Amino acid sequence: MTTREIEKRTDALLNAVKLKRTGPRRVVLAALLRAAEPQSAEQIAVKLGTSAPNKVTVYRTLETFVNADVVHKAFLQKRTWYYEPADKCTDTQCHPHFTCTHCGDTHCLTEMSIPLAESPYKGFVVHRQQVRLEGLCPDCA
Amino acid sequence: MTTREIEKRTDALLNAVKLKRTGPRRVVLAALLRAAEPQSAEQIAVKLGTSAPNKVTVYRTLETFVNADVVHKAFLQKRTWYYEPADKCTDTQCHPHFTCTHCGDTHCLTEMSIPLAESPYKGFVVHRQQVRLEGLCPDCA
DNA sequence: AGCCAAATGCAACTAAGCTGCAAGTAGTTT
DNA sequence: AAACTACTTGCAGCTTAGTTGCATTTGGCT
Repeated sequence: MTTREIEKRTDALLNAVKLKRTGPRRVVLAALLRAAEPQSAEQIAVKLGTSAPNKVTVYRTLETFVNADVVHKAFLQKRTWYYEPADKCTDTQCHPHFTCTHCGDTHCLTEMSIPLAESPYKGFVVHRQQVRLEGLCPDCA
Repeated sequence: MTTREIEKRTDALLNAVKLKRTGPRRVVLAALLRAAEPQSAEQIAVKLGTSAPNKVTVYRTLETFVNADVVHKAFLQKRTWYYEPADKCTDTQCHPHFTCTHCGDTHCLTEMSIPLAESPYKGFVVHRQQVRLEGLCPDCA
């Protein structure tokens, strides 16, 4: 996607969920759309450099996006959250994430789908399922 | 299990992995064996009350147990780790964990097994898989 | 242009866990 | 049994990721 396309998509998404199109929201959302993998608040701030909003604003912006369902919390790694655009997920599950035990990197396996598990437990109502895989990535294998 | 049985099992486990049988290790491991659900360092300390070791010792003890493969990190919730005895897991996966979106509690679904996924990606070698389910628990449904 | 609820920035705070180092102790050696 | 020593523990203080309170600014509306 070109910069221009990202900008259009950013504004369209913000409009769709009725959020004010402010500077911080545009740049944070654009950063997530540009990234191939889920990003942490810290990574987003670094990538934005001098045009990054205050870190508190980044945290609050991401939280707002999650509540509006434009962005998902993809996974928690080393006590920090990684976020990704919500369009990469279905209602009942996000694609699996793969973490390499050697280099520590995590990748999205968007092509992979795992059937929603049937719980053998009475009374538990399953709404969503999250799968994480661990092993060696192509670079480390 | 009776208190006496827990004590025997605790010492047997420490012996098996060649760790010194110290006071803190005995009480922390016993607390994990007694619990029905994974426990955080904080929860263990609270349960042990005045006989709890220093909190740094609890953290280091849990880390030691994980390295020795006596205990596993079951899941990360709200930025804190929950631990459980390793015997509840197989080589390639832990049982799924279920988190209730209403009350926030997490339960082990030890009766449930999910086949190890086959990755359609060339070059990724999958060693372990982790499944988390979200929904409503019997109390909240 | 003017209004105002919503958004932002700043400073200070919190929770969970980690580090460095001095003191204690389990298991071994003599 | 006493001594030894490498592994453990406790304490104080630090770090990281994220949160809260509050004063200031601004997007979208009139």
